[in-house]
Amino acid sequence: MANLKKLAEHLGLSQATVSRALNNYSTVNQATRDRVLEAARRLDYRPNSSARRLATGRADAIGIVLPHQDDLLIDPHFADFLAALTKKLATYENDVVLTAADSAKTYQRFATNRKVDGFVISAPKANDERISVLSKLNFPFIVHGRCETDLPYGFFDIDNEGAFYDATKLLLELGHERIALLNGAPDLMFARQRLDGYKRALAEFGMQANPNLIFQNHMTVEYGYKHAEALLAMDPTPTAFLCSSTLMTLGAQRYIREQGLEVGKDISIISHDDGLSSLKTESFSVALTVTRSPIRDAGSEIADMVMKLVKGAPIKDLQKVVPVDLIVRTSTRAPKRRRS
Amino acid sequence: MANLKKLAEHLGLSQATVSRALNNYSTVNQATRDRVLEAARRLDYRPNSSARRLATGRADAIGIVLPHQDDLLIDPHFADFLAALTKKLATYENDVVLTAADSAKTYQRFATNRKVDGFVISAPKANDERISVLSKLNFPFIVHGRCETDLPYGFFDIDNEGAFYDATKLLLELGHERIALLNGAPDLMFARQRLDGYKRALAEFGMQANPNLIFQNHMTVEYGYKHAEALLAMDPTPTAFLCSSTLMTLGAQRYIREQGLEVGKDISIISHDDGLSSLKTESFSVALTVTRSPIRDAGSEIADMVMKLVKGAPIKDLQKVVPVDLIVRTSTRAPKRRRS
DNA sequence: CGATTTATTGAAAGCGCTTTCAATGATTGA
DNA sequence: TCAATCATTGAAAGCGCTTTCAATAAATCG
Repeated sequence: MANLKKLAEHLGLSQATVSRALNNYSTVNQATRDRVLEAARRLDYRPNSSARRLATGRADAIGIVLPHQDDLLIDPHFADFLAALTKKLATYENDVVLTAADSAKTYQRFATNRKVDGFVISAPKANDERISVLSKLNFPFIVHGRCETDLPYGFFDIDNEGAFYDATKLLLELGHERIALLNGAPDLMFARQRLDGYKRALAEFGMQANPNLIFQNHMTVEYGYKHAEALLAMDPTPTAFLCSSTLMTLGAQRYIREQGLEVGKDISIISHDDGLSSLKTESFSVALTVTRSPIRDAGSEIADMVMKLVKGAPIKDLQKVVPVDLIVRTSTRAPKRRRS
Repeated sequence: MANLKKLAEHLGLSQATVSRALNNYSTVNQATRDRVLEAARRLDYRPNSSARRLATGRADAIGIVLPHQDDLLIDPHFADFLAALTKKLATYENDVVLTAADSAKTYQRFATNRKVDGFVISAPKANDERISVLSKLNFPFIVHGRCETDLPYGFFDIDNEGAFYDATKLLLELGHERIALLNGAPDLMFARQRLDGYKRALAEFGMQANPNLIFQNHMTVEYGYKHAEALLAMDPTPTAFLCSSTLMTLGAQRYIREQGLEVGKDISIISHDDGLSSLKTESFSVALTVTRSPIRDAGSEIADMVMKLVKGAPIKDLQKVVPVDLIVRTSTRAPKRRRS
């Protein structure tokens, strides 16, 4: 176990010089730096990170807390996001520290503990306690999504409202009048934004959202199936589905087909596509019309943002909303005529 | 920012006593301990974890490395596993440190860095470099799965071989003769084990595996669909599918149905079911016969094991293989007669 | 009641690094 | 040539905690 002291003794130098050489300080002579680097490699020296952290005050790590109560983050969306975040942070030599907790207290503990330099907050709710807690501590964090708060905070979000407005509008223009919304859990901001977009488009067409056509729940294959079942049992049935996730779409599609109906012909579908690596929309049997925004891009982007934040960039420069593409394929078509 | 020193001064005690009181040492007077605890709460004191780590040598964290090159771990299986692991570790006040890397070097760096106290190794390959590297360093780790090595190591695994033996045997006993295997990537041990079980059952029935019926690939919906497509294009077609994941099954099932065939009637399916929270088999339209073992259980179990390991338990006590249930439902039936 | 435990506390030495500040020798300038 | 500057290095003080060892006061015992 080589440490700085041994390395310094071995080289006949002071710890200070060795440390400087290792950390690329300009004030150290090129020849000695080379010597130090060479010796460090030979002795396989690696600085103890706790010691370095204690001395510098940096943890070189970003925290993510899994909410204990619900399983929202234990889904494929989160896996993709987390993987991208982790990979990008690795390029900054930063790690992700993961923990599970019931409450915002854990954020507080981690922050005052200095276990991490900052947080990434996923799946924010409207008035997310985590944001107020961390703001009060003046501790860096980036939100994946946005919330309803007057506190300034950094965020990365996609234009959920716009995406679902566009999608709904497309369906309306095709002549659909009964458009079902299979959305995520209603307390989550992204679901709320999508609902808003949906409503705005309807309103523009002089229509009002029909609560019976709106389901807001965990975005699983299971719920997709169940909701489709409930929707197709209605009379008249909706002519189009707007889904918040390809997982839901998968379930819904299965039920639709089981009923002998055809997606794109009998029922139009637009799905939001997070570009999940385990579920490519390219391979859906019917080419899906989607609002597309790879969640991995968000992970990568947020990694950059949180790094900037902990390095002192102002919050105002760390607020980003990106537009979402609407990709029209063959799962959307004008509704079949039916007399009402 | 309260630290030990301030807290001690505030109390008129030495840092030593305060530290002892906070860490439940028995040698400290009950009255003073109460005083200390009370003051700590009031001042919202939280020990700096870097300092504590430096002093104790423990990191109170377990490492997980995402392989950079492939996306194997970025899938729902891993998400479930990771969530369960994280939650269980949290009960030990341990965190998960996540990073991404190309090679086994990262493990080495983390180990000598003392960033973590141990590792969990996922998706092991036959001769997994990570195991030899960590063994050489004498650094604690638990493998989720097993490998082919003579080095002693702790592991938690399910009986993949037995599960697929049982599943294959069931199909054979029903009279199936052309059984396709939709397996995971062939370099992964679990896929190999499942292939072995499949072959053993066939051998027992005097049959040999037909390589044309075996697909080994990432376990995605996409590949399930593609493989089913390839299989149903054969003549004669297989009468049963054995799938390594419900994701693949989902894809395969979709193709089957698109062809106007019926699962359970025209084609039997047995799927391995990891109990993914985003894809419950209970909600499959056809009740799936499955070999079932929730991957979350593995995560939880491994958390316990790795904690024991870092606390000094011998490796021999940390080697566990659990049996897998075969749950027979309606997706398996005797094959339709067809003259060959 | 003096000697010996026992209970409780404090002083201080690390843990292994970074970083300030001072010191040295070499170099430059007038 | 002497003072001033520069480049390079080292000594040492932390960072905030744990833990050993010694010290004290109280309690126990014969």
